[in-house]
Amino acid sequence: MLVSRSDSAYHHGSLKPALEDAALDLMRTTGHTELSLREVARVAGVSHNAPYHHFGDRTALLKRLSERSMAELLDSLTRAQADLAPTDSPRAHLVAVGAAYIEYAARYPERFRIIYDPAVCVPGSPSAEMAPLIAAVEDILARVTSATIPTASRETVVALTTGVWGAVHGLAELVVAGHITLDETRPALAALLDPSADRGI
Amino acid sequence: MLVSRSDSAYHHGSLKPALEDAALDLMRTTGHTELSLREVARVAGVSHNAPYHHFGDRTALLKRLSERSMAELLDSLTRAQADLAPTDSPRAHLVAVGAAYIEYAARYPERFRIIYDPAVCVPGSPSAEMAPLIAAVEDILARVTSATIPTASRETVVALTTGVWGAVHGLAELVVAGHITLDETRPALAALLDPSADRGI
DNA sequence: AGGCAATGTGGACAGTGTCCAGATCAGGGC
DNA sequence: GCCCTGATCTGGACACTGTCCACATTGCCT
Repeated sequence: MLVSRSDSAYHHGSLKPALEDAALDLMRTTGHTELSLREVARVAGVSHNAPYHHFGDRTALLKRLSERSMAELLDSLTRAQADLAPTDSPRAHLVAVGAAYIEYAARYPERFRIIYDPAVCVPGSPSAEMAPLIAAVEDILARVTSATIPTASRETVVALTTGVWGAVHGLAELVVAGHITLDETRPALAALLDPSADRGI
Repeated sequence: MLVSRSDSAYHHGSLKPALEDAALDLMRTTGHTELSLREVARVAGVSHNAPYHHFGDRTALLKRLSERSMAELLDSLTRAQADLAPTDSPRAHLVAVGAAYIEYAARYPERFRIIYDPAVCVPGSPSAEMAPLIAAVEDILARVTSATIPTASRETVVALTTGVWGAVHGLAELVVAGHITLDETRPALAALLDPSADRGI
């Protein structure tokens, strides 16, 4: 059987996801940096060496958690976009996706932080599972950004897409780090993205 | 004597800064997360317990490194602003300060990362040395931002200041994480901050 | 039914942060 | 000048960690 737990306690049956879940749970209070493989095993009710048969390494577990988190973030963005009607303004789509990005970080700070930890995932050579997720997130941001500037040059679209990613990412990081609150990010994002705002020139 | 090393090897004379320097040096290759107190002591040529007489804790060392790094970042911003003539446009000042923020992160990724590690510095209750540094950075950003929108409302100034901080911070983080290059941040920042850019509306 | 690969166990080792007792030194009060 | 108090440094110890090893148990395929 593939999923169900065996009667004998010796073989867990589905240890790998159980370990991941235990790790995600522990991370909520410890952060991925202090996450201990042995404690994960303890929570999962298994010996301290069992994880090594599913993840060759502590870093391999962290990489997997990072991929799962990135998939969640991507899902949040796509659902935020899907929740809006096509008749809504392109700017509303952009703001909604950006807000979803920030809200995911605020809701799951440790998961958000592990996604972008250079010690876990090196974007220069991302894992086979991570690469398409990164590309998908960039794609969503590029789509909602370019829709707000239909007449702009290609260079401007690329530059603004990077800028939008940086803006929402930075606001998210500042919230996670505790420097600003989630409530402050809404007007900040609006002020940045709305060129019709009063900027004096 | 206050600074010079004693002849007797027993008392170092100025171990505290020596430990900090050794730690900063080690961090360049390991990152602050993997930084080992014992290795710091080894590099400083001292027993594994000597650091405890200058930093009560491993976290205390990291906090100190975080403060030193924040002071460096602040210095980079003020020098970037001072290098420009008062006759330069407010927008040039804003872009210069933002670029300096990102360039510091690109040059010293580990130092930049330790500044904003919530496990090291909790902005809710920052240390007595950290608090004024944070305030000073925010103040610089607020000044260069508000100068670009002299007729804007107070709320808009506050919102855009937060947005600018988020934008430069996010671009810096994306560079440090390896998702974008330093060269991509320039046009991204310009596209975000320049309302006269072609945005189609 | 038998054997093999997957999955689990306990033991061992080096490395780490931290506490403790004792050694060494510097400087101030007699 | 001398001693003594406090600051600084040392080595030893403990619990914990990641990782490797040999061995036990089990499910599955032939």
